[in-house]
Amino acid sequence: MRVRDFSRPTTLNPDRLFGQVAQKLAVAIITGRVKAGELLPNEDDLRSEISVSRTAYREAVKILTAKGLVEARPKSGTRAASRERWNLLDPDVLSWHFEADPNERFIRDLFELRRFVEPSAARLAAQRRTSADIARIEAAYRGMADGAPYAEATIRADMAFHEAIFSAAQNAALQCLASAVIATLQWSLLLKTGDEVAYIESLPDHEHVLLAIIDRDGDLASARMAGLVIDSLNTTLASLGTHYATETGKIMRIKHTK
Amino acid sequence: MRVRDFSRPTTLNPDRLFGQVAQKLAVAIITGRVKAGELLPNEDDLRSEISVSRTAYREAVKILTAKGLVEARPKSGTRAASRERWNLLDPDVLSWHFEADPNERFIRDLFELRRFVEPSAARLAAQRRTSADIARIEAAYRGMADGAPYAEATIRADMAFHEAIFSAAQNAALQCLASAVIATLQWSLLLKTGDEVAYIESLPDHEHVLLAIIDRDGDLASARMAGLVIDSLNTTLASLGTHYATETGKIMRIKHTK
DNA sequence: CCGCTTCTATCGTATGACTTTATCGCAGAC
DNA sequence: GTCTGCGATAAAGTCATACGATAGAAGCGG
Repeated sequence: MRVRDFSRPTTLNPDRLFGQVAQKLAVAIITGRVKAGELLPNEDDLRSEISVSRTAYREAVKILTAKGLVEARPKSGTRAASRERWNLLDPDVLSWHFEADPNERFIRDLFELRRFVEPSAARLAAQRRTSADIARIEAAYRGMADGAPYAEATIRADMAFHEAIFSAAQNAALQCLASAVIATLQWSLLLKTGDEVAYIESLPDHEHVLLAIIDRDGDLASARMAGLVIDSLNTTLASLGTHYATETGKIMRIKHTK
Repeated sequence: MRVRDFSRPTTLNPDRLFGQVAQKLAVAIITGRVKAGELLPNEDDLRSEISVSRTAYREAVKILTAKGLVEARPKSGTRAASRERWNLLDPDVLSWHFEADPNERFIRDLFELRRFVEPSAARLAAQRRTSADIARIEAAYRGMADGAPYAEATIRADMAFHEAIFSAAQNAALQCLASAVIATLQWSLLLKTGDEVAYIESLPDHEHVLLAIIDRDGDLASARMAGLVIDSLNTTLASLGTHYATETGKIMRIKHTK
């Protein structure tokens, strides 16, 4: 349970105390250890676990409030919010999900969203890309092609590839979904680690997307990206099924660096 | 400058002090009064404007940190973050944008996102809707059809219509984008208030979407929703141009209730 | 059995002191 | 003259404490 999102430096500092408390509470909520009831039972527990002042605790709660995980109402208590309230697309919330066991339903939802969004992003990227964008995407692709299948550098390159496409789409709102897309990527990579075949086979697909973007062919870029996402979803769901069938805890996890 | 998002109760309590401070700071950042430089000049100013303790101030900063608007680092200070870091799709961040002058670029981006996402949501809704979903969507449609064009109840019904469709899509990740879609709706309604013709004409489009969803015709629902979004964007951009040409400040704003 | 009062738990706010961390500038060495 | 390193310093972070307000529960009285 020690995976951290290393896509981009998460907004809240995990080195600081309040950040650690926030994460602890968030994971407890996301895993379901705390349902929609009181959250305060942990107040004393946390005090004993890590001696933490009320300040740090409150600031952690404020962070969770801002992300919709809890609802603090004066005098009545601070309750874990129901799932519909969560800002599931918040980068931190997404990354906290990696601390919990894979939730097949949620991963499927994320992939579905990605399936809708990323082809559109690719289309826009094809229409609006600058030469600098091309350079970024191409560099990322080279990183993927050159690196060893599941090396960290390769994974970073993969994420950079997709991020660069979102960036090239020149849409600030769309850009915010890049973290969600990258989260699905990380789930894929986490779950199907070791399946080198799937990885190698996905390389030409990436190249095709790149070429379509270079050609400014929006329709083609969109279609190819859609294919890429669907393939990724299929292999991921297959892996997820396998892992579920064997043992959940054995899923290899990526080490967090930096 | 007194518009509040009334789509759903925003996660952070605006009655509380820290919420007000957070909003004040957020608006200052979003409007650009504070760029990417120090934010602390306000610390003293705020102390004088509303006497606010360090506690409230810090908790407000934590909220903004959680939403990516600021970055606090020891010794260097608390800086407003660059726009790429903002969680633009966060409901609160979206609502704070209503406090600022309309940013045409951002509205266009939001509509673009909506253009990609909402047709897909309609498709899923058509495929997965239950009879309860139909009841909700239909009730919202009736509210739109029966109410006066720009009455508040009508606007609420309009928002409920779109929200209900997202809800029927049965996808938690997608659901999080409902707030963004509703924000575009609000921008539309804010900007083209008074244009009764456009509103009346949009009614049949809504009904067509509803019927397609009832028929479980995903393709049709998607196509009709796409048309609806495009129409909305066109009239909105036209209004925006007009308003820009005449006077920005004269844009009528919706009163916030509850 | 119901309604009112009281009581308590819990959040919100305020304040002051101390700690940690990172930046900047000065002094010394090469 | 440039580089290195150490310490001064400023700002955020943390802790402890206190008080106020009130929602909700418990107890009391009718």
